[in-house]
Amino acid sequence: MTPTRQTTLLIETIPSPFNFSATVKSHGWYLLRPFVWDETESKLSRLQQLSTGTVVHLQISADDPETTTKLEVIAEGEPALTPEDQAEIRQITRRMLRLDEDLTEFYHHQDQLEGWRLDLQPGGGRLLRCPTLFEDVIYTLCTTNINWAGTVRMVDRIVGKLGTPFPRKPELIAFPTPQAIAQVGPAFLKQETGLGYRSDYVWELATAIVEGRLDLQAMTAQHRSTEEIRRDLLKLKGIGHYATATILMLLGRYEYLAIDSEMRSLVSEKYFEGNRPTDAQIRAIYAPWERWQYLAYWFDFR
DNA sequence: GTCCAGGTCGCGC
DNA sequence: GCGCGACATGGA
Repeated sequence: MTPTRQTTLLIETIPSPFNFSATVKSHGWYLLRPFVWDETESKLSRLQQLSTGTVVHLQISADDPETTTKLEVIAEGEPALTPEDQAEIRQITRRMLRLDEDLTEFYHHQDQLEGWRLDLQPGGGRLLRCPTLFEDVIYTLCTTNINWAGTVRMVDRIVGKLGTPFPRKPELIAFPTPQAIAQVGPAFLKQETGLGYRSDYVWELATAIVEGRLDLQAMTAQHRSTEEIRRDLLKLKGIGHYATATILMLLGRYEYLAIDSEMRSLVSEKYFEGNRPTDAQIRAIYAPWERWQYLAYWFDFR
């Protein structure tokens, strides 16, 4: 058996200011498997299968969890990591923490709006993402028509039943590939993961990717307009208006609100004296934020 | 047992 | 476009 090899990568090109801890805990994703957050050590870890199939355990930490100027990624895997593996790990880390997203216009927008106080720490506003959009979309599907405990349970089982284990520590499991999900079929998903009627949607998504009918990267490419991407997302089974807006947020496009029961409840209490607002009334509240509406809502209640 | 959860689909209008 | 019932699952 080959020994595991450990590689340490330093990431020094990061936004300023940057808040590692606030970014990780910005929304619920860090509580979903295979993410693990160590609060006392301020360390984010995750088993990850790279595009070559190599499985690595990643541990990300900061020089300072709140006033972060430097990140360290300890990557453990076998066989030893190639330069390409290391480049992919850097890319994954940058995607998860949105290190290449420019929020200066959002911060400026806040300064120019009267009467708004968002709960935004210096370096805040970056919402954690998965290493790949595929995982983000599956997570999102697992938040529809279910409470948070149900989301945690479904993701836990998807990973536990279908993910790729770490050879030396099989209790660590990476998020499954589209192939792994497509292979087992919707009946297995329904029986073993508790996805319920979502099983068909998750299986269809994975199968379309495996068969080359769906290319999430191409579909959401930078040069495409938000409107084009939105129309394509809405065509996916199981992805409606809420999920589309959530996925657009994950892509760094904040002009649509993900209106769900949680938002209705929060907005109702804060702006409508407990009365249920219409969707149009909710949109009107955040309309002044233009292309930053999702972030404005999110940090209106944190 | 009933209701509902950080919704969406397919139908009929 | 809008309103409506159905849809799996598990917890309150």
